[in-house]
Amino acid sequence: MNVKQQIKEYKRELILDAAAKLFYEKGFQKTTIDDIGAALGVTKPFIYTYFENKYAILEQLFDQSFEELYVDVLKVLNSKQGSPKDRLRQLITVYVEKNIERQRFTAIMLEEEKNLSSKKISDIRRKQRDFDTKLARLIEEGVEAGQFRVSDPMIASLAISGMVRWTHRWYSPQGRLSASELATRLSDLALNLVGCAQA
Amino acid sequence: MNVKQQIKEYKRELILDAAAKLFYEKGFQKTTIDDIGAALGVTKPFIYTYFENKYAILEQLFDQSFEELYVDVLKVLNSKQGSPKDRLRQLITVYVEKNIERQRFTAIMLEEEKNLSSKKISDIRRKQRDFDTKLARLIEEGVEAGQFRVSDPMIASLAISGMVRWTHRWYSPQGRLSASELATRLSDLALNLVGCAQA
DNA sequence: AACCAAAAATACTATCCAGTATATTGCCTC
DNA sequence: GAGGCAATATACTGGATAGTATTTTTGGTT
Repeated sequence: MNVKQQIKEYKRELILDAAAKLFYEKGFQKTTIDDIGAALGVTKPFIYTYFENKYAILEQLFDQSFEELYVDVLKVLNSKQGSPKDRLRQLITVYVEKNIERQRFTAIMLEEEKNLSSKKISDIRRKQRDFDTKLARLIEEGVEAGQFRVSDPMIASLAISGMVRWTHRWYSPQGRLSASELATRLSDLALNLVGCAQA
Repeated sequence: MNVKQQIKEYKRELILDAAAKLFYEKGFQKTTIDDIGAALGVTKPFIYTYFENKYAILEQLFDQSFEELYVDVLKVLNSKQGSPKDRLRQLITVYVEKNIERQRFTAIMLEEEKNLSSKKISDIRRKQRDFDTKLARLIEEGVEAGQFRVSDPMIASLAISGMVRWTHRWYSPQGRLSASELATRLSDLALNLVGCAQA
């Protein structure tokens, strides 16, 4: 990629970041393209040279955010190294840390989904289901290995996701726990949840 | 309350229900007052005789939904009858069932909060924190009674709320579990989560 | 059945904003 | 430093919609 392209790409990123900040604060519908421009000290047509329309900004935000939220988590899930217990603990740790690090984006993903095209919505929901199923499969492996004790792995998987993704509603960096401390506590709770005896 | 007032009240309810349906399907900002009117076979000024403006509809929806979601749950939480274990199981059961029964409303509460006035937002968030704290207190009692084994009751409380409230994203009445079956499974998981040895 | 008040409809206004056509700036090349 | 092109701004348009002023309908009362 040459310099010109890189600069273009960088400007796109700046637009996305400014948009994410505003969508998080005011919501997608209440944010105008002029708002995004103003935040960047730039005018509307500037933005329209990088994105076809307002929805394209949100779409790209979803794509990137989903990718970034799950890419490392899925690596853990797809690796076959370590016991189910170790893998679950590591997965939750990464999952929690990503959720917190990208709090603004995970919040947008949960609050603005309705503004996507129905094609995109079903796309996202399918990917989410894939993840839920894979996590359920890991839990099942733990049950088969005698490490976990759960009657319904899919429900346990969904319960764990809820526990982790709910953090965006209440976690504050100014609170008493750092992201990694919280990750440890939620990992412990998740292991409890799947009936895993701990030290 | 005389008949006239009751009829007025009933019409208000019909408006709220129609609005909730549309807000759930299309989102608050994308729903027009004309849409709500059309859904009821009525015109805009009809709605404006019952609500001062569009935001007043959403506000009332939040007030009612919050109340209905938590009223029975808080009864369990405030009663001092039964062991922590029994009370937690009962609480989760009611909490899950309410979440599912009022799925549309709980979804709106999570997705449209930004459209409320900041006064209303802090009001809601305060009430939510009250609930979280009370649930944490119940868990603490369980720890003191030797029934639960949890190092951080507040985090456990938040984890449980996340697990329960996430249901609105994936539960379907057409799925394999009824609301009460799901309530049982999530109660079991919640008891695991707080380290409660089960039969 | 005629009157009147309340309920609801029709018809309108004013504003906001996504998206675009046109103009201007500024940078890169020779 | 002139010419030309790419990047960005100014200025505008059209459509949507919240909210309202005015008119019509309805239904209860005598």
